[in-house]
Amino acid sequence: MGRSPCCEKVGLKRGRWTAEEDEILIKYIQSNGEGSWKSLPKNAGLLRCGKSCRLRWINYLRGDLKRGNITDEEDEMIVMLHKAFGNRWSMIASHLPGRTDNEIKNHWNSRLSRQTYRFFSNKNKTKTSLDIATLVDQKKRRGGRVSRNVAKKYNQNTRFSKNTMSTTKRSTTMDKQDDQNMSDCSNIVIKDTKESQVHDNINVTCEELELNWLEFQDDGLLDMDGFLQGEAIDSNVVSSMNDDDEIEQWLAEIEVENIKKNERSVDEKEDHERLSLNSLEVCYNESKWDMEFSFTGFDMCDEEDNMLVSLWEDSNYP
DNA sequence: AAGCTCATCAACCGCAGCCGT
DNA sequence: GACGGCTGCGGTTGATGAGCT
Repeated sequence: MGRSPCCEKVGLKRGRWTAEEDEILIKYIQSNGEGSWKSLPKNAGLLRCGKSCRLRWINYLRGDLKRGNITDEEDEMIVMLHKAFGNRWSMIASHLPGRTDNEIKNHWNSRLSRQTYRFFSNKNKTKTSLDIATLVDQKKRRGGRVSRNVAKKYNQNTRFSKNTMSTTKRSTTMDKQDDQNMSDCSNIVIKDTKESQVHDNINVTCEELELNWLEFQDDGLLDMDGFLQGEAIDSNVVSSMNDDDEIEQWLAEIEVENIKKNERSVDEKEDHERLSLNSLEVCYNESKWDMEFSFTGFDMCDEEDNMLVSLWEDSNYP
């Protein structure tokens, strides 16, 4: 027995609301107040389902809504609140008077999240500087941009595989077409790890990691803001991260630090506990980029809103 | 000018939580 | 505690228009 529909859909109108419908809804709510959404359409004489009425009212017709573009201040607020709350859009919206969760969600998906899609290129180790300021306002830019659909498509290729941890290796069986697709894409993608699994394997070895394919989870995203708010990134400097030997050494150090920081051995952990990389710090000291991971806590697999930032080589961008 | 791609926004869908019975 | 209805939330889809080739 399937779930019963929220409303009787037969005969109900769908799609865009007309001005007449808006007027009817406004008048009804002004007279009778919000609530009782299920019975509202019938009482008001609207051929809409209750949920549709509620959404229309909350997202569009409510009198206290702020119109117009989201300001820079609101942008900053959203970014900060997203750090704190993740994708809890209603929570974020509650801190932004006149803005709805839907509006903020759309804004985030279409603009703010994209700031981290495009990042830096390093495969060719060419001396190209990337002005981060240009990442902020790309509204007019068309070419070379990664749409959500494209990003989603590529993300499907980058799910966690079982028996790896968050610094899992990229599938070596990925076919060349996928490789090509990915290299045509931006070199950073944010992906939701909700369906992903993070596993117990603390003993990640450098052999298990395909170099230049690194994934950072959750807090990594926060620290990316440091990049975004900073000055231009010289990809020639960043390219030092792609030195295989250096990265191997770097990862080996991570592993050692990881073991040090976690007093208990893997064997002592309960089944439900998971090890996860959840912090990435990036510092720039005069002439060198330093990156530091930390593993804090366990049970990360229970987190619903983990975000993962993936870097890969991009020979075409910028 | 036509066709294509993509960004944006509005709306829909399914699920989970709350609450009353 | 079980059940069902209602509501709210977050993810996703679809329509539309603008920009690009």
